[in-house]
Amino acid sequence: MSDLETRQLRYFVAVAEELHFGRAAERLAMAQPPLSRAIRDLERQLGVDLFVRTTRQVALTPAGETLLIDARVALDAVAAASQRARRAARPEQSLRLACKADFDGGLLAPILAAYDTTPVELLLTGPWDLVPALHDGRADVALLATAFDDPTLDSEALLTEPRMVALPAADPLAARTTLRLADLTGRRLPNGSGAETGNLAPPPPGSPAMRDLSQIFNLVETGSLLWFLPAWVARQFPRPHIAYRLVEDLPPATLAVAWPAASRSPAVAALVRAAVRVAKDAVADEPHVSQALA
Amino acid sequence: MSDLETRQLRYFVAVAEELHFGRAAERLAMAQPPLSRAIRDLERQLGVDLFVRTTRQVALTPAGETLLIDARVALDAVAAASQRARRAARPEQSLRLACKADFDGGLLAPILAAYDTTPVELLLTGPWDLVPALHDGRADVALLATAFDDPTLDSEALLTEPRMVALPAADPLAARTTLRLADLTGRRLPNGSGAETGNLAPPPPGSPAMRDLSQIFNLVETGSLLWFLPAWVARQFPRPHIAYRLVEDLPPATLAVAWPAASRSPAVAALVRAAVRVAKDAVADEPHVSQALA
DNA sequence: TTGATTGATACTCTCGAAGTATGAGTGACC
DNA sequence: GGTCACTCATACTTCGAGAGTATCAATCAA
Repeated sequence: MSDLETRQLRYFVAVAEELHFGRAAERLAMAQPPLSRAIRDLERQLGVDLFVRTTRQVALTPAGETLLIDARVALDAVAAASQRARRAARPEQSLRLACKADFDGGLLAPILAAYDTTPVELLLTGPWDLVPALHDGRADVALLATAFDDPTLDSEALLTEPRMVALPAADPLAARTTLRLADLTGRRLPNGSGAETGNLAPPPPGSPAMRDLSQIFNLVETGSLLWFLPAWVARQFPRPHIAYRLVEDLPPATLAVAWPAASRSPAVAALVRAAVRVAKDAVADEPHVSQALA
Repeated sequence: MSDLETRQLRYFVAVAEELHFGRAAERLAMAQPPLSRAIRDLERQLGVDLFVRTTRQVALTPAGETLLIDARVALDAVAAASQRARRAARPEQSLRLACKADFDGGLLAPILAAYDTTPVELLLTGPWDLVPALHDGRADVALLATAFDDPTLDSEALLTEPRMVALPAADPLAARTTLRLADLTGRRLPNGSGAETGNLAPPPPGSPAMRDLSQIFNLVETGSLLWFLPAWVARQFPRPHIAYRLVEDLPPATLAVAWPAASRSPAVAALVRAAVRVAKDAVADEPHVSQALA
């Protein structure tokens, strides 16, 4: 009946994600027995079984599944509370803009130039971390490729452009002006099919960290990788030995600004307006490439 | 740097709401010194002053103000997590519908009749508790008079009708067909001006608990109180010694269904559809009184 | 059958949170 | 202006929840 503590939720999330008490305990930097007890106590307290354990396997019950979702939300809310309180105390109210490096479509600089209301602090992260950063208060606003449906976030589309594939300039396929996914079968493609727009899932744990575009471009140039990217990124990085070709059957990608729907910050609103204005101008300058959404 | 515990947030909210360590401690059923220490430790942990204390007065700093908002959200999220986990374990998935008693506009019964997908559990509360109930997981969906702007809730309007005043039938004003607020000056009005639509604030602590309409009607009949109410409520409770008269300069009231925007429950969606359908039918039956919003 | 793996139990210990007693600063009132 | 009431902070003590260690028990694989 009594309230849950965030500690209990953190423990639960760790176990629910690892599905293994030992590894979860390790991740939490604690011993396994107290973790087992904490979970047992949590289940007693809720009056609900969260895991089905055999001595060899741990699985989530339906109640556990729903708690995992809600617990993440709650932990984010707690983190956001402390983050924002810390920040509110600082007199220089800088706006924190999260963005995946190199994926801003060349809009970042003009947006910042157009927005001089408050100092802007940049948070450059992997694309999968942009939405969490908005949730837990690390960022006030983010620039991202939309592939999300999150009622707690509002967003405004800036650009919608087709997706392209980066090829070695010498590749036979580079002779064509447009390609289809079927033309690429057998090539080494990034993460799965590359059909996903936003790359919102974290990278597979052991995967080589492809930090920035220059690494990727090197791999593409040597022919050891194909890479999908929105047209606005391709436009921004012309490279002599790389050809960008439109992929007809990939859905177009949309670049958007997003912010917590609960945000009442005038600074955020101003930055969003600046971003929309800059995007419109950019589209007006290059009507042959870009297509605006209001 | 380490994570906040909900205990700390509960303590903080208590002090922030009472602005008095002694009373807050009493409310938390604990002694005052540990509470003072806990708040001090919280401030140290955040590296931020939350309160300005003199020995005679306690006030929130700007950081404290923002933390109060975020802490309430976070505590609600934690409560919702535990509520929903508890409920997910129950095999009979009943939908919980929150509603202020007697304010359903006669729609409650037909809605429940039209919606036979899942058993419905009714949660009857004061109007100020409907939105919190949606937030903390006590209810899945609510029927309420809209006067809220909450990005975490979605809603669908059912009825929009003018607001009326309940008078003794013998009152001279009852001779008129419509009134204006100015006609009522000097009378004893409910909570402030009665101009507020939704009554989303909790009642003043010491106020007589006007639990249900029959009590109110008694007071109105004896001429000791005037009462404002939406037309749909007046229509539902014809009483011989009470006259309802339209108040021209009160904004109309809207009855709506609302639910957490994050809800993906098909049961909620089905109930909302049923409610909208029932409301439409009701409006069609009484076109002279009601005015639908799509 | 045996060994490896993995979660649960028993027991102990420690640190942090709560209580009590008291101090100290501030405003009110005579 | 001195005294009192009020209120938050500090000092010290107590106690229990949570963490650690050692070990058991159950399951699966060979």
